[in-house]
Amino acid sequence: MKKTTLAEMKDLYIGKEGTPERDSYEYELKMEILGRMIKSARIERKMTQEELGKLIGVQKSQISKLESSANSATIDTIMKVFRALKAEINFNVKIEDNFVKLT
Amino acid sequence: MKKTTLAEMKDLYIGKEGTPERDSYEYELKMEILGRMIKSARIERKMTQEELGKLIGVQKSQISKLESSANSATIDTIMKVFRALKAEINFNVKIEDNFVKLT
DNA sequence: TAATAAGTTGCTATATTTAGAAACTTTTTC
DNA sequence: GAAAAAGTTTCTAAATATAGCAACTTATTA
Repeated sequence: MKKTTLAEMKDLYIGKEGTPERDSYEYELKMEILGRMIKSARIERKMTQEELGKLIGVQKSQISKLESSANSATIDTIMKVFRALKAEINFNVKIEDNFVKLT
Repeated sequence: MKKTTLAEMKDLYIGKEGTPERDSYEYELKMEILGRMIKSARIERKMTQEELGKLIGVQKSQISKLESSANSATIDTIMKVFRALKAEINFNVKIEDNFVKLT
């Protein structure tokens, strides 16, 4: 039985099909990572910044600024972009060891 | 073998201990839900809006506005709040059936 | 390597968020 | 039910994000 690091485990499972739970690979909420995610999703869609911008109704320079996290975007903007990319963006919150449940 | 709906399954597992994967309960990124999460986390910490505000350096009215999603907050603000609550906030992005990987 | 496409940066203006203060409403506690 | 605490709302000002445009740099490709 071969031992694997957590990093190796992640590499193995990210991108693979499976249960929704297994597919949940999480990133800390940060503008820098969000920007990289936008870029990754756009490239996966084989779009240019200009094409993505056109979908949302902004110029390519706006997309560039979002991807390079020139500033802290609003939730609305982030939602708009991922919707245009037909990508789902989800989040979750943990407090201590437990989840924060909606009430 | 008893049949359960997806909703019942979620009710069963949310908040329970287990693997990181099972613990990942996701919400669509929306200001409305983020506001409710802030409130839930604050209440779990047994804080008032004023106390949370003091931690961040804003007045209670700001916290009220965030919790009621009066407007679309910036990523920076969301991060600040959850950090003050000592809560983790993570996100993930899916495109088609696959994850968007950072490159 | 020249031409074109794609992406970035600086500037400006506008829109929106952040924030405080105070009045107000709702909830809690005595 | 009165008093106190907690939360909401409205108004205002300041900070920041959004956005376009044009010039610039970096890739791509012919």
